[in-house]
Amino acid sequence: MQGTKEKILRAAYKEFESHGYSLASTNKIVNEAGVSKGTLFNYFGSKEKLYHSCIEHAIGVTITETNAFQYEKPGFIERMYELMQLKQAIQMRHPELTQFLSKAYLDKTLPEKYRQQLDEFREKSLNQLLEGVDVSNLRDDLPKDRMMDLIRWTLDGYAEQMKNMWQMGLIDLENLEPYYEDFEKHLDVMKKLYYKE
Amino acid sequence: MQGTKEKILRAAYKEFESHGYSLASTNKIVNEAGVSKGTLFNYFGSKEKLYHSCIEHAIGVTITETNAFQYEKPGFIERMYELMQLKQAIQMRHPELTQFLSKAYLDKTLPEKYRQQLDEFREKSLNQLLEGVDVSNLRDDLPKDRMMDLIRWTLDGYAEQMKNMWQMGLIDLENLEPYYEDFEKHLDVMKKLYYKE
DNA sequence: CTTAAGTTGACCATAGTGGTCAACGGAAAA
DNA sequence: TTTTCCGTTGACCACTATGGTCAACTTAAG
Repeated sequence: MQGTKEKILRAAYKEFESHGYSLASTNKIVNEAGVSKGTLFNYFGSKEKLYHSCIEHAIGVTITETNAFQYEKPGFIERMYELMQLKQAIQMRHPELTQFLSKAYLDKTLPEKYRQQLDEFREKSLNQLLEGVDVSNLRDDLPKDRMMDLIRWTLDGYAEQMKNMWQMGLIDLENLEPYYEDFEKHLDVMKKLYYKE
Repeated sequence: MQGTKEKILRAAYKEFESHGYSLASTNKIVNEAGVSKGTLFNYFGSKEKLYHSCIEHAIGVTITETNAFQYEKPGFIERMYELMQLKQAIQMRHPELTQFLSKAYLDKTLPEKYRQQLDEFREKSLNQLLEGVDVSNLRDDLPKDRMMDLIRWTLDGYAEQMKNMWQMGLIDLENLEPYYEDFEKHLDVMKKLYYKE
C-alpha cells in the first residue's frame, strides 16, 4: 500500500492536469484518492499549497529520472530515439506527471521560481541530450540543421500519433513490444535516408 | 456585426473545448458572447442542446471547408503539405473549431450519430486526400509505405511544434510569411531525401 | 397605435466550493 | 490497563456558481 500523501498527490496530478488550478476540485481529489477531506488539508494545508507541492514533486521526479538516464549512442537519430524512450519511460512510471508539468508551465499564475526551475532544467537536459552526439555520419549533400529538424519532427509526430491512439484506447499497454519492433524498422529506413551510405 | 446565434456558438466552442461538456458554464458563455442569459436559452433551449448545436455546426463547417478545398499536386510530400495547409486554413478561419471537434470526438457521452458522421467524414476525406496521388517518384530502394509514414509524422511533428509555439505566444499571427518560407526550404530537403534524384 | 420578435437580468432551487473541527480508532508507551 | 498521541474521518460551515425561468423592457415593422 502506497502512502497517503502519495495517493493524494497522484489524484491531484490528474485533477489539476485535466481542469487547471482554479477549476480543480479538492472534493474530487479526495474521492479519487480514497481519502477523507480532512486528511488532504491536514497534509497540505490548502488547495494552493497542494498545487505547489505537486509542482515541486513533479519537478523533482523529472530531474531524478532524467539524471538517472544515460544516453549511449552518438548517432543523431539514435540519440533522438533515446530521448523518446526516456520520455516514454517517465510517462510509464509516473502517468499524468508529464502532462501535468507541461500544463502547469503554461499556467499564467505559476510562481516565477517554478518557471525558472523548469527553464534551467530544460537547458541542462538539452545540453545533456546533445553531449557527445556525432552528426558526422549525416549525409553532407544537404544542410545538417534542416535534417536534424526533420528527424526531430518525425519522432515527435510518431510520439503524437501514439499518444492519440492511447487516448482513444487503441493501444494495449500490456504488450508494447510489437510497436517497438515495428518502429525500429522505421528507424532503419530513417537511417538509410539521412545517413551516408 | 455578426449574428447573436453565431456569437454564442463561438463562445460556446471555446468554453466546451477548454472545460468539457459537464464543467462548461453557460454563465461564462453568455459573458464571453456579450449576451444575456435569457438569449442563450431562448435560442438553444438547454445547455445540452447548445452542445449538440455546436457539434452539428462544427461538423457542417468542417465538411464545407474540406469540400471546397482542391488538392492539386500529385507528389506525396506536396499532397501532405496541402493537407497541412487545409488544416491551417480552417484553424485560421474558425479558431477553436478543430480543437472543439477533436475533443468532442473523445467525449464518451457523445451521441452515436455524431460519432458516425465524423467517422464517415474522416473516411471520405481520406479518399479525397489520396485521390490522384502519385507515389512513383518516391525512391524505390526503400519501402514506400514506411517512407509515407515518416513523411506524415514529420509534417505532424512540425505542426505540433507550431501549435506549441502558438500556445506559448511565441508566434506573430499577423506575419506568418517567414514561417512558410522557412518551411518550404525544409520541404525541399524532404524531397531530396525521399524522391528519386 | 399595435403587434411581435428579440433581449434583458433579477431571481430560483440546488449543487458544489475550499476549509474546519470535534470525534474516533488503534497502536505504542506508561 | 490506562494514557497518550497521531492519522483519519465526515458532518458541517459560509459562500459561490450552477442551469434554467420569466415578467418586463426595447425595438422596429405593419
